[in-house]
Amino acid sequence: MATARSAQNAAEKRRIILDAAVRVFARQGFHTCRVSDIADEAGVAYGLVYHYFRSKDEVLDTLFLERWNVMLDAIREVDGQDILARKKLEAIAGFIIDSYRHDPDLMKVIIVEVTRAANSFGQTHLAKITEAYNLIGAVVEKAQASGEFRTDISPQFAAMAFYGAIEQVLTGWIFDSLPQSAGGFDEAKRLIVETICSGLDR
Amino acid sequence: MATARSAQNAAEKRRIILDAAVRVFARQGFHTCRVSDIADEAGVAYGLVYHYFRSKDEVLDTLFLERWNVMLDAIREVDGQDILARKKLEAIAGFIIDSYRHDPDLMKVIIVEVTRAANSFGQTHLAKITEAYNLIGAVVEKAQASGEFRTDISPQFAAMAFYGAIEQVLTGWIFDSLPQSAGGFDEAKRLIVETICSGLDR
DNA sequence: ACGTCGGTTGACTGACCAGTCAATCGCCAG
DNA sequence: CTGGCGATTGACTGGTCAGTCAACCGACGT
Repeated sequence: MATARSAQNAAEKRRIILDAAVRVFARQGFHTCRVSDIADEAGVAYGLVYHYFRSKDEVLDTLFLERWNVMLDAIREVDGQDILARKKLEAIAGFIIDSYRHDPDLMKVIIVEVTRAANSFGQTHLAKITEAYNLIGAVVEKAQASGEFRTDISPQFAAMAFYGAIEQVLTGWIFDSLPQSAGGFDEAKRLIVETICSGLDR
Repeated sequence: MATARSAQNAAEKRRIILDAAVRVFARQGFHTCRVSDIADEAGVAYGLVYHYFRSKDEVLDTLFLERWNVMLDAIREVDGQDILARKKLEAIAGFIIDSYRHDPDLMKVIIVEVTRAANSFGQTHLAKITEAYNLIGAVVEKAQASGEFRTDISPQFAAMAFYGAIEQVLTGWIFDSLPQSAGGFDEAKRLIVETICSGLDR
């Protein structure tokens, strides 16, 4: 039975620490924050972080893998549908942008500290990251085979351009290089898919 | 007069340290390398680094600003020419890709440690980075006004998509997510401009 | 009452490293 | 020869933290 007073079992405490870590990493950055900052933010003792995680790195690893696997599943699911590649890319861009809309801090951490920090953490997770590029590349490749997309652009390049464009827009929002109000998220989806897909259409 | 023996004046020593820093940052990353690594790589004493630079940060700042200003000038120069926007974007993409071809280590450091590390150094140089986006955005905006590009895509988004696509391809090369042999650099230029510009053309 | 055991605490340690500084070198001018 | 001065050296210091660990808490079963 759960304790009546706190209503928190072990799994929930772990979650509380992870959620606190997202806020701290987003605010201060992984390298510049201290483990004690995470503990303070979560309202737990320093040592408890090490009860649930082997190291500071493992906290970030966990956050990244949790979310990234959800995204990979989403891409696979979209690719399995019997729709135009253009619609698939729309759905994928939509999923990523919605992820940001739903939890900007988490996406900021994943992009800034893992995806775009390929020297430190990206290196560890390079295979997982590349998997996403490959899945998107496969969507493009099939669309070329079916005649929907032009065939003179390498699917891998197209995937990179597509994903890079999305991530750059998110990064622009994250660091206020790109106004976030104008048009909003749905407008952004349209623009990215419009730009990239029109370039790929036959 | 220059010393006959070493043929190195103060400015050259400074350069030697900067070049060594590029190699060390590219190999180990800014955060994980020690200042002594830079000194060793340059073949000078630890303290000399602090004779020429106020701090470890200043070494990276210098490398970034040197190169970034060259790029901003190049973009301005291209934009001043009386050619189609498509040709301008081709020239800009070409310049960035050639920068990588000419000095992959330096571009790796700038992208990985500054441009894509907006939490740490990017924050300091955000204004400089944003300047590049704005210059590209201006190219697109003028092309829309002249009727060359469609007008239903915000110039700022287009600039982000364009720059993001290039940077992602470079990142792919840097970390071997994208094969570097196939087609080569000129092929890459064509593909990026083809993909983005065809999406922007009326 | 009492023992057990997972969860929880936070002071402490050991390692690391940016930046300092006093000493030394070697070129040149007088 | 000598004094000055910028360039160069590298041992040392001070502060920072990740990770450890021994002690403590409190729920629950017996």
